[in-house]
Amino acid sequence: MSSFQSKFDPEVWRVVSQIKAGRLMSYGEVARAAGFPRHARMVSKAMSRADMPLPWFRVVRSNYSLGFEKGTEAYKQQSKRLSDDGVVIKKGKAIPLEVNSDTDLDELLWRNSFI
DNA sequence: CCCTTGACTATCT
DNA sequence: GAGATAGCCAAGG
Repeated sequence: MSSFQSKFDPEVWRVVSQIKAGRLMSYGEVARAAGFPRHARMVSKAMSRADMPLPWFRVVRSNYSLGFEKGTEAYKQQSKRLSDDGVVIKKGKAIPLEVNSDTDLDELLWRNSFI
């Protein structure tokens, strides 16, 4: 295991394991929270290397679409796990529980675009 | 060393 | 809003 992975992976696993049901984080947010800004693309790799079960399905893209291509098995898996959390997927976007209406989602996306 | 590949992201058309 | 484009950065060939 590379030196980078030995430092990066555990931090990613820690952050992801703390995402509560119904909440979502983007790859970039996880990377930042783990202390590795600009490492969004590494987050998925770190998760796939996890030696413990992780709520990986709560990590989505910055625009709230799922991490996998629509139609793939992985996409279906992620949708199912999210719906078990009560997260609805509308127009390809995963809506976290804190958001209840379309206007709230627009508001959330708008707010995110300015932070 | 150079090139390609990603479960990515921001910023244009 | 869907594409294209350009950054991003570790890994692997």
